Amino acid sequence: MEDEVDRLLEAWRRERPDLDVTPMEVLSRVSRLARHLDRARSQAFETHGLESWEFDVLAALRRAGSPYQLSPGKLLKETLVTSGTMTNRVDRLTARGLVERLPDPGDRRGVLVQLTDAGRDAVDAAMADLLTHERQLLAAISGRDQARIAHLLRELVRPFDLEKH
Amino acid sequence: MEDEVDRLLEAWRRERPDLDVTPMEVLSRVSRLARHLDRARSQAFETHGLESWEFDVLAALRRAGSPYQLSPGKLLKETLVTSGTMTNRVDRLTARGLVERLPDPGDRRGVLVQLTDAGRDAVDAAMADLLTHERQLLAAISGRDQARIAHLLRELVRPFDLEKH
DNA sequence: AGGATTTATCTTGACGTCGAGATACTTTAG
DNA sequence: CTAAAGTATCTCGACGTCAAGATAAATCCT
Repeated sequence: MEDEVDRLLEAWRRERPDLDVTPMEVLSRVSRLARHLDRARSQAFETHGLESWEFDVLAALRRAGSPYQLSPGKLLKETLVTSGTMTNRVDRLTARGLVERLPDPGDRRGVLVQLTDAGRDAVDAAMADLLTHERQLLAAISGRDQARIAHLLRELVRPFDLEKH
Repeated sequence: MEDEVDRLLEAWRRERPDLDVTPMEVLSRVSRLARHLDRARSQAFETHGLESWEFDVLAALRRAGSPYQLSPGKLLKETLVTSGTMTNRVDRLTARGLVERLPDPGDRRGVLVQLTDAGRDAVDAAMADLLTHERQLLAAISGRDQARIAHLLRELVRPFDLEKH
């Protein structure tokens, strides 16, 4: 059965028969699937009144474990955004009562961002919902194939993980 | 060998042992790989003085085949952006001399965006370079595995392709 | 200890995108 | 033939991000 990428590549092969476009069989599908996943994620979070970027921050704090505190610096490493963006995000999450800023007791330059009870409840509910939706998306392929694809994707991602010391 | 996603999931399993996070073994890696690919793409295009969004528009026109014309409406369906964004993109590409706007002979509401010779040269060179880089990224897995992963990704993307009429 | 460097966070301005609305033209229905 | 509905594109204001720079505090080195 055909998909959009098959049509895309058919057009390229017609227009540029000199090029070997097979790499796009994999990588265009990765990009497109990721775009669709973003939309699906946004929808799943809408139910819980969360934006994707809000979930990203709250989830990083939730994963850190009790007492759910991280510095803005750690948060921006986890979420791959810049410092200006993180300041802005923490501002807005604070305004919504989902996190609070505490002075870092050990470093007066520093700040700790901590999940509030409301923040923890929100991220826990959203996470459960997200996984339910993701499970449905993956139902298109068998559990064995899911394990295979996970393994191959790990190989493809590894070089990038290594880059950042 | 471990990757960032393994560490991520380990944290979630510690904090939320009640949740089955295996869907993220696949889908988190898809999202992360897509993010890395975006960066790699930007770098590949930098050599040719193109931004990613510029390539997206030029490539859609190039794929359409001679005379390399598409309406803004078709372009925004191809590139998945909104109409305001496409107007802005075409404005800037016109200013750079990579495309030009022509009146649609068959519909006086309409406009046709056409690749200039410079635009065609730019997109052809960038495309060749992009594929070279992508081939290197995929060298981490065998050709047989590339075909396998392409097939599985097609299965995962299909439901989304069907959505839009 | 004292000065230089590094680290942590915040501030600011530019940029690209979105989405709602405006405008102009075309198609359909009566 | 005209009015209403539909379609194609552009305009504009709000938003989130980035990147460079500013500020403040900690650490390193002699």
